[in-house]
Amino acid sequence: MPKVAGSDDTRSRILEVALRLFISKGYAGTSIADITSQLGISKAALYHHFGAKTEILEELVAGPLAEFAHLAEYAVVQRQTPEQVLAALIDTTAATRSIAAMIGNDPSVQEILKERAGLQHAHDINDSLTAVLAGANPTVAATVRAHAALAVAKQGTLAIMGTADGSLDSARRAELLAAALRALHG
Amino acid sequence: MPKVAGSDDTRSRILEVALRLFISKGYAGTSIADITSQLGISKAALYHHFGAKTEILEELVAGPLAEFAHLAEYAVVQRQTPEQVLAALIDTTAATRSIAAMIGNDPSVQEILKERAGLQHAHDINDSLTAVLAGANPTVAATVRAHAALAVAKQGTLAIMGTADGSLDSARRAELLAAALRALHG
DNA sequence: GTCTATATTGTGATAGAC
DNA sequence: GTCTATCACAATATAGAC
Repeated sequence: MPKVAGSDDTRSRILEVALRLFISKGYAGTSIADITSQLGISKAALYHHFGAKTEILEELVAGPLAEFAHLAEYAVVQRQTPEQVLAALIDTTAATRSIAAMIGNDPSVQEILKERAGLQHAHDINDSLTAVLAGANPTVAATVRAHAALAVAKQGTLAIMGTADGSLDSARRAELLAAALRALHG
Repeated sequence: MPKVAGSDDTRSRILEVALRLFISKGYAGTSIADITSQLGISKAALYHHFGAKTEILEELVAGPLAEFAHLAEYAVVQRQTPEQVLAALIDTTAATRSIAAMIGNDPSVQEILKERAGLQHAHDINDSLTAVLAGANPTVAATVRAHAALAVAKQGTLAIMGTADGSLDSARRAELLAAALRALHG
């Protein structure tokens, strides 16, 4: 009998609670004790599942970070249109919203991601996407518009999902994508 | 003979170094020892100038936070046009860029600002501006566009200033404002 | 897999001399 | 105003029993 996909085992619950706390108090501002006390387990129990605090973060971040890296590489290699790039960015951001916010905002998270082996940092991904959106031989104006469109797709998505029910239905998604494209083009 | 306006006295240098570290490692991820070791002074010396770590943060944040609060209130009371609101937001963000980034990004900073007396948190300010930009009786679409325009004005400004020379000249400013307005209107 | 207990280091903050 | 020395406690992480 396979495990329930949800989140019943301790390891999954640790990740769940840790993410929630990392979002609200920041990674550096969250202690192991904060996590374990919310779960009602001991610190030693947590350390049975994770060898270090950073490992919790890295496990949370690995999937979404790979998705964004893939998205950026795909955009370049496939010479995707701006609409395709921005739509993919909106969807990936929406699908990984808490973690995307953590990666994009929390400085203590960015510091850890910077000084580790696996390449493709959040910063590089951003640069790739900006370059794609600005086109070949980009003017200053085109670069500014690229940054503007990226801001809509990333922060706009997070801002909308942070209000009300926190969902991005198809109407909102379409409206947001249109706004990003308007920011990009004249 | 008045003090040199720059930053020669210890107190100013503490603020300077603290801000740089808060930006790169986060507030919670920066220790008092981090700050004092970069300055070549003792921890006790720092505590002669500031009573607590939070006081350093609050002094850094007070001015810019008041500016943003003023901006939001002014926008509502004066019934400013979207162009005026977005231009003011771009300019204030540019003028306070490091600190604006810290307030808008670092979760440990937001947590501290949330649980303190002085009203007008970053969150409330954002809500006010969204409401102004979305207009009276806002539709869902208008709200999405308001968030998009705000994203351009805030994160777009920071993104542009984070590249190259880090300045926002008048050409870039005009281009960014135009992009924000396009995101807002059809 | 989980616990209690503890080692060890880091952290914010203070005492008191100069 | 700055220092050395230190306190009290919180932090990450481990040992070893169950």
